Amino acid sequence: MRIAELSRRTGVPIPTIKYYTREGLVPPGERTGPNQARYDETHVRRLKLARALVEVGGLSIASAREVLTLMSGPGLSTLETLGKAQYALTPRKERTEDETWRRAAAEVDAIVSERGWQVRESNPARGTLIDALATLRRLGHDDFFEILGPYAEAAERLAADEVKLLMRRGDLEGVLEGLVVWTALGETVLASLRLLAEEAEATRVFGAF
Amino acid sequence: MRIAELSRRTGVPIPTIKYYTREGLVPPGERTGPNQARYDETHVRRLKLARALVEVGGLSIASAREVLTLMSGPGLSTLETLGKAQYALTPRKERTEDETWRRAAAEVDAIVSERGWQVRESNPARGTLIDALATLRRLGHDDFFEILGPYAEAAERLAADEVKLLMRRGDLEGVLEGLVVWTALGETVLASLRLLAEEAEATRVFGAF
DNA sequence: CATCTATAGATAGCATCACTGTCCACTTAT
DNA sequence: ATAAGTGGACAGTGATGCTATCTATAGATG
Repeated sequence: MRIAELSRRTGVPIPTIKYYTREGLVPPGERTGPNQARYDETHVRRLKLARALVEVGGLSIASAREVLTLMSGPGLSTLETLGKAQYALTPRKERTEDETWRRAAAEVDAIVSERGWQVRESNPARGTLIDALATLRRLGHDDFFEILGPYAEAAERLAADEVKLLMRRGDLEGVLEGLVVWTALGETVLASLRLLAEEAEATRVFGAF
Repeated sequence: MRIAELSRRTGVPIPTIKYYTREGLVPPGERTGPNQARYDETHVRRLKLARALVEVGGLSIASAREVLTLMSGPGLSTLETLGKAQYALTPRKERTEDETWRRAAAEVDAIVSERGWQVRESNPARGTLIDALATLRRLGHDDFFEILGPYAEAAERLAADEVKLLMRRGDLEGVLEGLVVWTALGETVLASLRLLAEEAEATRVFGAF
C-alpha cells in the first residue's frame, strides 16, 4: 500500500507518519523507486502501536522509539526487555541525595526486602519512588507512609496476575509486545481505576446526595 | 523574609519564584514599598507544595494552579474538592466515539456498577480509562481485559485506606491538602511500586541468575 | 500522450511549555 | 557613599511534537 492508505488505515496524518519515520518509530517503506515506497501490514501495526504509546501511554517520541526498537530488535530475554522497557518509561532526572532522601531510600529498600522482591538497585522506578516519598515527608505528610504496605501488596498481586497472563501467550514475540504495551498502558488503566474508586469511596463516606 | 531567603529555604531559583507568582501558583508577597515585599511561612509552604506537584506529580503549571487554588480557595466540600482535583489532574483531549470506544465504555460502566461504585459520568478518569481499553482492543490485546477485575478490586481497597487515613485528620484544611497532595503524588507512588513488583515477579518467574 | 494527483525526502516553520535572563528604578545593608 | 538586593515588566531560550512547503519524480486517468 502507499502512504495515503497507511494514513487512512491508522488515522495518523501523512506528515506525522513521515515525522515518525524520521524519528525511527516506524521503519521506512520498501523503496520501489526514487520517490516511491510500499508499506505493508507490519507498518500498519507498528504505527498503531506507536500512536498508542504516545497518545494513550503518554510516552515521549524518544521513549516510544526506545521501547518499540527493543520490542522487535535483537533477541533479548523477557527479563531484559522488561528492564529496558521500564528504563525507557521512567523520565530520568538528577536528584540531590540529602538526609530526607536517604531515609526514604532506606524505607523503600525495607519494603522491597520485606516482601522478598528481587529488584536491581538501578531500577529507575526505585528512584522515582524514593523521590516521591522524600517529597511527601518534606511536606509533612508522613502519615501516608502507613498505606505503603497495602499499596505494595496490591502491586505485588497485580504483577503476579500480569505475568501469569503474559505467559499464556505462546510466542516470544507476543509476550514481548504484550509486555511493552501493558507496561505502558497498564499504568494509565490503573491510575484511572484508582481515581474512579476514590470518587466512589469519597461519595460513600462524605457524600449525601 | 525577602525573596532570597524564600529561594534558599525552598531551593527554587528566584526567577522561577517570580514566574510562579505571575502564574498564580504562589500568592505575591505583602508589599512594603514600590519595589519591596515580604514573604512568610505560608509562602514557603505554598511554594514547596507547588514544586512537589510540578516536579514529582508531573502536573503542568496550569493544573498545579488549579488544584492549589481550589485547595485554599472558597470553602468547597471534600467531595467537591476531590472532583475538581481529579478534573485538574486529567489531561483533557477530544476523542472519537466509534464502535470500539462505545463497547469499551459499556465495559467500564459494567465494572463500575458491578462494584457498586457511585461515579459521575463526567469523571474524567472514566474517559481516560475507556480510551485505554479501546486502544488495547484495537491493538488486539483483549486478554488484558481479564485482569481488570483484580485491578478494580485493588483500586477499591486502596481508595478505602486512603479515605480512612484522610478522615483521621482533624481539620478540614489538612484533609483538603492531603487530598490534593495524595491524589497527585499517590499516582506516582503506585506506578513505581507496580513497576518494582513487576520486575520482582518477572525475575521470580523468568529469571535464573 | 497530456495532465492531474500522489509521493519521498529534505528543510523550514509553528505553537506550547517551563523556565531564564535582562533591564529599570528603586530600597536596604555596610 | 557605595554595593548588593528587589519587584515587575518583558524578551529570550531550548525542548518537544508536530505541520507546511518545496522539489523532482511516479502513477492514474481521459
